[in-house]
Amino acid sequence: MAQDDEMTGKAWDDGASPALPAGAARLDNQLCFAVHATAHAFNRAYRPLLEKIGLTYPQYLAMLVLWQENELTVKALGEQLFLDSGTLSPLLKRLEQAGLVTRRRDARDERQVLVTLTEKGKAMQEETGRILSTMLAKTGCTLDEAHELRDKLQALRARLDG
Amino acid sequence: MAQDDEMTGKAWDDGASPALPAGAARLDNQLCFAVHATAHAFNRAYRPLLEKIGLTYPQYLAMLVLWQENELTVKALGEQLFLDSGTLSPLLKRLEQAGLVTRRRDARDERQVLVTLTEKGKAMQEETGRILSTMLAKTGCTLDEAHELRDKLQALRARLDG
DNA sequence: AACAATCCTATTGCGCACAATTAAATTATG
DNA sequence: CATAATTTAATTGTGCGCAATAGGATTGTT
Repeated sequence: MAQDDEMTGKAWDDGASPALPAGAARLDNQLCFAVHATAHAFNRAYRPLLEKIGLTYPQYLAMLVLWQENELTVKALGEQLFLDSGTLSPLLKRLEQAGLVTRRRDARDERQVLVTLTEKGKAMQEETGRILSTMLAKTGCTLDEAHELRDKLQALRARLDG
Repeated sequence: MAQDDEMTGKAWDDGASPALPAGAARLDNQLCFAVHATAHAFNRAYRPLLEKIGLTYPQYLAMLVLWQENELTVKALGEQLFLDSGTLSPLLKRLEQAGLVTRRRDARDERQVLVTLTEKGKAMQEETGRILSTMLAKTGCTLDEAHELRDKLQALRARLDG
């Protein structure tokens, strides 16, 4: 199983690109996979906390924005979450079904749909009190470490999207 | 003293948890969201590169493992990818349909399914040559920066899963 | 040998993510 | 004013991710 490729790690290297170290293609060497796997791990860690209040993680993210803004359009929500209407429309329908938000066309521009927190939706914020600190504890990071990592990831995301 | 929720951002703080800074609950302040959004950004960045060779990003990750190991069980693959059979079974069926892998029961332990690269699957590695360096360029990171971030995320993931 | 416990994969159901398409409203342009 | 271009949301189809479940296969125990 130890072929020549594995000795050099450069079976993929046609010489036209800058040389990368041997084994760079290995799964566990890759930044993208570390990000991917960490995102799933966050999801798994949040799940038991959120199912107590009947939210999924993406729904919780949407609620976080709504707790800041109270009312906004689908488009504005999508810009903050980096999601499009194909993802948000069914998600928001489920939040509406759960009685947490209402959706209505903007009278001034009927293309837009305004998403608004209900009283029940506002009240739910109170139930999320310990989630944040529980999750921070699970990360094992200090606040400073978490902020540093967050900043580096935000910059990375901006470069990937740009 | 009794402070206004909106001023302090601590409507959620019941006093039983360690105090977090004001605005800690804001979406763009959170590490988990930065990880989540960066994972999606990686996905979007990989998509145009991978669709040239007919793979999705999770399929590409599975192929990365197979290019290292050539043959392994569904379980072993799942351990490396942090995925279960509910995710891998249909994914591997699609790879089989595409002629990249074969699947067969292990004769010595018929509970297990062995996934093996076909010649076509092995050959595909040649086509992935520039993907790695293209993606590294898109991140705008140096190798050292990428490795540092990768290490921090791997440690974080381990703590979240542990 | 018999039976229970465990292991491994597949299936089902639900929700997220995104591309492509459709439909309707608004804005821009001739 | 007419109509072309743009904007916005919803819908459809495909694939990932995971919980719950089921069905065999293996292993452990007595």
